[in-house]
Amino acid sequence: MSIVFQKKANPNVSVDCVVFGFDGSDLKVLLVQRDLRDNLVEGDDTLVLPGDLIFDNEELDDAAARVLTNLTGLRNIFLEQIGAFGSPKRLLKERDQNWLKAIRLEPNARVITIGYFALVNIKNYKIKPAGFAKHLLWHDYDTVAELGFDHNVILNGAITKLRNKLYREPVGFKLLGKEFSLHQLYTLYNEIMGGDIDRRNFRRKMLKTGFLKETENYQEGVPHKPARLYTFVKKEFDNASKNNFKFY
Amino acid sequence: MSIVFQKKANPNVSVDCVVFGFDGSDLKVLLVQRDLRDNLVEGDDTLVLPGDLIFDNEELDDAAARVLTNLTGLRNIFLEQIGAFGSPKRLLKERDQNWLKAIRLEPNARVITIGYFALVNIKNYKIKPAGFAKHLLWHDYDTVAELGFDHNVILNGAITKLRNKLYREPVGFKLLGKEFSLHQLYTLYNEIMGGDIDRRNFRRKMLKTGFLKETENYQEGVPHKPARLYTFVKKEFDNASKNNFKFY
DNA sequence: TTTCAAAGTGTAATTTTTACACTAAGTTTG
DNA sequence: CAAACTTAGTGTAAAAATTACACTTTGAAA
Repeated sequence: MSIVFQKKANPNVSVDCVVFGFDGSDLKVLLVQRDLRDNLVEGDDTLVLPGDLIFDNEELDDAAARVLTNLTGLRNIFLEQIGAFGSPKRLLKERDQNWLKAIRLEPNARVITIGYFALVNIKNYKIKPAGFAKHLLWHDYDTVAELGFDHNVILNGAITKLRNKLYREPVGFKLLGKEFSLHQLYTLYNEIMGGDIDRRNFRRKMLKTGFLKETENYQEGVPHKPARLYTFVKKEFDNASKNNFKFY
Repeated sequence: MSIVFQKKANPNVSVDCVVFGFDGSDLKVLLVQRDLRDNLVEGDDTLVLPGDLIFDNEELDDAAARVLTNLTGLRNIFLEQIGAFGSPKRLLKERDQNWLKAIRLEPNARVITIGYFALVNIKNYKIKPAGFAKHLLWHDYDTVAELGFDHNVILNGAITKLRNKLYREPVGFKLLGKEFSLHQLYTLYNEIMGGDIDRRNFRRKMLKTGFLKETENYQEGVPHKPARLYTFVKKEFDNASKNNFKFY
């Protein structure tokens, strides 16, 4: 091993959030135009994930939560780290370089970002927009095109993590309202898992878990037989998870 | 939302590696004394994970690989990111503060570290020690006590990741030699999964996967019936993984 | 040649998964 | 107001996977 002088890096660190929502039939992801996200940047309509540089003395998780609260006004959103994305090449696209200048980082500054993913109920979000939330858009996950920075990479990391998680834990409920029909839950699982799940078997399996408690309420305003609504009972899951339950 | 001036952080970034090994009966993890790891630091025998600050213009994965190559002389080691650990409180212990001074970072410098986990075959490691490898020790995973920095947290992240991964992919083979007995594989799974797996069922399940190819070789030097040795056939796994195979 | 230690082998009961089609209920339309 | 439409809701049988469980084989060592 030869000892070579190499400068140690002293990078900036940001967080970027992949916020998933579900509108009843499609999986959505929250995107923002870069010039609306970073208000020093003008005339750059590239779509990016919501994010920001972290503050001094701020926990990484808190930085992600701050970004989300500023966006949606919601607090206590489900939020989990995906990992660090720190390639020195991640800001080499011309538009990204312009962004670097605009936010007044040194020309060759290195920015390492920590990716997070969040699950929110679109309806809750609609009720309480806040801050620069008006600039946000729910984009169909399936049709997301090229994003700024390396945000497509982060998005891929997020969907993988979401699928793995959904397989093990009932996080899907976080994307739905407090009460939901089994059909909504089924559609959600099918959409996220990219799957082809049998409707009857899904219903039986979910009900057997005991996580679902039926309410006395039914769908309203639908032009057909209304479905019974259920709620998620966390306590039951906490017991069952010891039993190593596996979802689809 | 009020706009408040808050200084953006400009932290240093390091990588730390949780290197797992398996000696045939116990899961091991590679640790090093801090004063031997960071050669500017004197008289600090706190145990830490091997790690280093990243270089300018170096990929995060490459930084982790560099640390491992310097340690073991091995290249192309299986290595996967665990995530970022960036609490502002992670260096507050007195010994950690002394470390900050010793490596000449500013007193309140913030260091964010990216955790990695690696799986190596202990025997390969023994064959080719290199660099400062002589300072390393294989510590029993089960009996690791308090480490420096937040390295216990990183270690917990690593074992969780390893278990999840082992459940889905045949990474266990990376901890064994090229040829291994079913008993070795069994012991490994039992140890990592903290499990209580039925020996006969394990054998049947593993053989049925088709990932294992029997060789004409047998254990040598054991005072009992020698076991047949097997190798791992990656091609078979790549097919089977489409079939959503699940390990223990 | 006996003893010891781990290798190697099979089966039956239970549980889980899968595939698959009709009836019920409420709304809309003619 | 009856027919048509749409989604809700239900059961069963076959196949596959999982679990629990005990004895024989083989080679080395005593």
